[in-house]
Amino acid sequence: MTQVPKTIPAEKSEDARQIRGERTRQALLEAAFDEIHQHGYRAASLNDILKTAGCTKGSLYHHFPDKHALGLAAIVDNIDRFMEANWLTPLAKADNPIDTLLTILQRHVNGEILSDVRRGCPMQNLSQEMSGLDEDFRTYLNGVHVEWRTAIADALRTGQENGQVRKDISAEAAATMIIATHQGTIGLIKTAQCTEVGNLSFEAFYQYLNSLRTTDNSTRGPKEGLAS
Amino acid sequence: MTQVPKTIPAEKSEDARQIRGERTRQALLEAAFDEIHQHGYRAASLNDILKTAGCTKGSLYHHFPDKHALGLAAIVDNIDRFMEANWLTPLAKADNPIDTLLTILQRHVNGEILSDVRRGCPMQNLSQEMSGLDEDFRTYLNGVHVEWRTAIADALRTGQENGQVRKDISAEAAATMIIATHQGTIGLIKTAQCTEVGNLSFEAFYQYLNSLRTTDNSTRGPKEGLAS
DNA sequence: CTCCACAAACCGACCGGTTGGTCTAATATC
DNA sequence: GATATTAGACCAACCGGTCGGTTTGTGGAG
Repeated sequence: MTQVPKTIPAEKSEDARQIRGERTRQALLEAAFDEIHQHGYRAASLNDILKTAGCTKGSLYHHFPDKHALGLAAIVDNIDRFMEANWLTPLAKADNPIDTLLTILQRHVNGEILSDVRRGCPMQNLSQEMSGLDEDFRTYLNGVHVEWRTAIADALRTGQENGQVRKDISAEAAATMIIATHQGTIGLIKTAQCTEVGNLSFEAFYQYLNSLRTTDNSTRGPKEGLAS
Repeated sequence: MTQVPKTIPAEKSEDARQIRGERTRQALLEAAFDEIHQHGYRAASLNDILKTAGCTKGSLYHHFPDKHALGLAAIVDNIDRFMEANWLTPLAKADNPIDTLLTILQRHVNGEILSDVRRGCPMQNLSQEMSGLDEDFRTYLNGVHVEWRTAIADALRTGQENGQVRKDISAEAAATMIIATHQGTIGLIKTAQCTEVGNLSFEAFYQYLNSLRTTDNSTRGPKEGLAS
């Protein structure tokens, strides 16, 4: 179930048909992701997706068995890349996990990461909408959470070994709370439709993160002040 | 727009018609809230609401102009009461804000407050779904957030004046982050469909909240340990 | 090189079902 | 009889999904 067709051309075939097909497939995935990001999965209209993708029902159902598969493929494709680029890789090669976390958060507040913070985080939107409804979506999204949490916890543990992070805290618990606070803050921003609450929340969040440093590793952020 | 009909019988009229009418109105509100809590606003089916409320379209559209008004009335009615009982009142009459916050959070983790944590917090579900879609819902929900934040910030400020809470933190920022973390944690639980992540996140959250105490006011929670 | 058989890709009318909402008639209570 | 309330058939719009038919590109045969 929930087979995500991959259709990768296998051998290096010069078949132009496959190239064209792959292009519309990508267009569909992209359009689907946009629609879902904007209206949620259930309210995402296939007809609208087709309109922006510039193709028709026939094409869609040639490439995907149903809406569910299309949606899942679009989501997985996009979120995996996002998580890898913005969280997993930076954390894995972090010199100091606290600094790295602060930097990432900073970029979220600045709107450098999410195209429009007020539209919320795609993953969070999906999690909220689908977790109680569709087990395939839920399983995937929960898996992302686990990966995410593990990456942060690992980085914190390394920091503990290197003497950068206090040893009297549970890396697992801290990582979980960091994710929760991050997601919660983005949620607040979305409801407020303005980033001021984000700054407020992150101001306290920065303090918390800095409090995780060992004392001989005095507090600072990637940019000093952010408080109003 | 978005008139929330209130229809409260006004004077003490013995008019049995109004009593009967009020009863179906309440049944509709209750059924609507359940449906919306379960499936979200957009996916909430009027026919299903009518089924559980035990009445028909005619009744519904006699009492409410449209789905929007019904939904909003159901939400406002329910959430206002919830916030008042579980957050605003306890915080207003708190001896020590930190203790009060810890107690409330404890009761969330224990599942004493939300009927089924895995179904999420009704307000959060609504915020996520509707903030980007309907300005009436968004405005109301954001107002609740503001009230909520203000209540926590006020309590923290009082605690600062009483020497229970550190004076070197911004009450506003801390209050905002507390809400974010709380909401974020519930979101994690919903996606994980199990409360373990909740315990993990709250473990770190407790530490953070205790760190807000003044030093001569040593750390403790309403119940001591919760960490695994 | 031309031509053709074949299949992948695409098209869009159409399907049954569901949605929120309307309307008229019937009913209950004064 | 007047009025508030309820009943449920009905509507247009839209939904995801199906299906018969057309286009397009290619590899092999002559």
